[in-house]
Amino acid sequence: MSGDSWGPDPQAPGQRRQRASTIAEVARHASVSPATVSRVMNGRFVGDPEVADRVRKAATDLNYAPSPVARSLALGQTHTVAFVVPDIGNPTFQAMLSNLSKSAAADGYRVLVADSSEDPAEEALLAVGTRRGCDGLVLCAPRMSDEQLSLLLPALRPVLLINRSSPRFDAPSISVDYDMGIQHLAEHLYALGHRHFVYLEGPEPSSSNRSRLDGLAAFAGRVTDLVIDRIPAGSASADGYERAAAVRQSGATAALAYNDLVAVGLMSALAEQGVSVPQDISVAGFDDIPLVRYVTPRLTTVSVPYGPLGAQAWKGLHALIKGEMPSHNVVFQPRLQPRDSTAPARDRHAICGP
Amino acid sequence: MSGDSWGPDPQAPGQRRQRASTIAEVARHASVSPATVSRVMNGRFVGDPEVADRVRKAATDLNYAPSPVARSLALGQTHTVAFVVPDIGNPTFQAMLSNLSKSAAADGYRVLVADSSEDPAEEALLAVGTRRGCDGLVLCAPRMSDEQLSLLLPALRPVLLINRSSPRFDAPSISVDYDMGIQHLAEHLYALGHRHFVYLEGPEPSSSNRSRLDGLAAFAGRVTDLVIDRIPAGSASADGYERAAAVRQSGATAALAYNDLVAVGLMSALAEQGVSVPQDISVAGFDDIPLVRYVTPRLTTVSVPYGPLGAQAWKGLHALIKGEMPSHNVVFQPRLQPRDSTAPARDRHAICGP
DNA sequence: CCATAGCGTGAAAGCGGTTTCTCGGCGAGC
DNA sequence: GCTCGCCGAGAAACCGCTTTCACGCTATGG
Repeated sequence: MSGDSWGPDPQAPGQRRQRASTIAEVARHASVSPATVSRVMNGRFVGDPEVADRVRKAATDLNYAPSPVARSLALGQTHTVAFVVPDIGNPTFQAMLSNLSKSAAADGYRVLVADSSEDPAEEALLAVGTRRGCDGLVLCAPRMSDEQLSLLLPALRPVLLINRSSPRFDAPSISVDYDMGIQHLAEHLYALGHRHFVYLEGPEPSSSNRSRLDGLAAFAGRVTDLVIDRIPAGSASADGYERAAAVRQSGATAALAYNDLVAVGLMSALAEQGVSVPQDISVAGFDDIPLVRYVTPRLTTVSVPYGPLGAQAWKGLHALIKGEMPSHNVVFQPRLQPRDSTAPARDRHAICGP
Repeated sequence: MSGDSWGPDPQAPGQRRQRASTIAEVARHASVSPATVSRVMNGRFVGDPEVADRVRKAATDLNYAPSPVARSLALGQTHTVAFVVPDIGNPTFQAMLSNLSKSAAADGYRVLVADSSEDPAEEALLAVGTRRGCDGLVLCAPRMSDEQLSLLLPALRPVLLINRSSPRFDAPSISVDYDMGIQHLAEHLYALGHRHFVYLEGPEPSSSNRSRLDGLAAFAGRVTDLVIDRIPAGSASADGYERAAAVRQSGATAALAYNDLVAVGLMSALAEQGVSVPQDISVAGFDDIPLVRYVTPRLTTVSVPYGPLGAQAWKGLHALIKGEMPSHNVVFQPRLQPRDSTAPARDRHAICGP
């Protein structure tokens, strides 16, 4: 039997990590004080360049890198922010996260993700729990009540809100004007001659669903000959898929889905049932996620710039962290993206012209 | 002029955060030592229950919560892990991230995301940079050379590799058997009578693209009458969209795309050009992302369990962190998901039967 | 030639916890 | 009744780095 191996190698198969060297070791190695090492490492060193070189050499020799945790404690900042969302699985958050993370990285910050699993109670706990241990929060909490959010904010600062802009809130926000967005869409369908819409609602308590309803109501108020049905649905493709029968029964000539996922699900079921889009019925989505310009028929939707929104979120939060004035609220305007899933309404009553 | 307000309110509009109370304050408040407070907060306290109560009361009175950073320094662990990926924008990583994050949260860990922007050089830097300041890494670095990865590994431990299983690597890995996956798909198409495939390649240097090529080669070796063309493409829908002409020119009766995104892009262009799927040509994807069961025609693909993979990644990394034996490598087997975008080949040479 | 300003560097005090070690006080055993 | 041991709680060291403050040294001005 060779060597001292017995059962699990005491130096557990490659999983033992050599302890990182400390600033004190570097200092000793370079015959200077830890203070000097610190200064050199942070570029605050003024003085004999020979000393600086010695320190740098010692540092590379010992493979030294300052402990971020220790720095955080001493500096009082972690260079980390958290992104709190109801569901990371949602493509819209992913687009935001992607850009948020890249923008933050460009400024030397890292981002922590926290998923509240769509649970309003969890949202609050998670937010305050996550807040400790990072320098700021990008908070997307669509389910939380205004009341509770107001109470929570002071403990969360610096914090930037997503889609919760209200004068009541003492924090900057970035939001999407869903209300106007869906009005553009309604306008588009109305102009195509549609007079009977059906709206597939999103998650009941979500603020972005309410905005869409508000927009629809506003539009309905501006015209006299429009009826809008509502079908409770959800935010996933399956929700749209399962509502196909209800949509057909509604007799509407145009279906507006809460989002693209739901729209695609609906179109899928309609296709299976031999209903053709847009000839028999027009379908529209919301968000303009990357894939929907490639589905057949190409989906008419409302484009929401989630990527830029994520980048802007970082800009705002970064400013806040640097102690600058809270940035002004910004509202992103969605843009109508007409494609092939919407078409002029067939007039059900005037089959053969005047 | 009332008060001392001048210009910007010194207590900047709600952005000033009251300093959190420290353990020392709680100790003073409860007339005990910091040590005792620490013990009470961590449940290690044995002794007069009246003292414990006093401490707890003081803690809630002062709204005390221990500083995670200070704890991290003292304890030597951060309860944070990082997920390093080439592109968070990719739906497959998002599915993993979502489950990874939830699993980790269940064990009291948080996850940090780091996006290397598909840059191999960046991958290395980012990995070691991110590694400091957290307790472990889930690393997905498909572009990095075996050589470099080997060298990097010791500095990264504990680390769990995604899709980089090799005996050379001294770290556990979780991977997807893309090789077998695409063989199942090839088998399926071959059984449908297809004898001429075209494969839309993914990113050149990526290991998962190589695995698919290997699988294709292996399958081609098992039959004699199969020809497989290759078209360099990429991993985005646009890549598939733009290769439609090339696909048609190839004369192949079945197209295998690197992933679902590419497949959907391809189908979109084909539809626009009046080529019908699957009648004129069969198209297959890879990954089975949520949306593709809803596109028309429903996409035949290979289902990869990215969600469970993320959860498993946490299990493995957690074990490593707890100092347990490196878990065995695990390989997830993709499953063929036949849908409507593939159909029997039209025999180009035998128009009217035997 | 001496007082003084200025410069380079080190000693030490935090940052906010955890943990070991120590010590005083009390009950039990002889 | 005195010692031994145990138990409850505090003092202090420590985690690794930053930063203020102080100190000794050299150049300058009167």
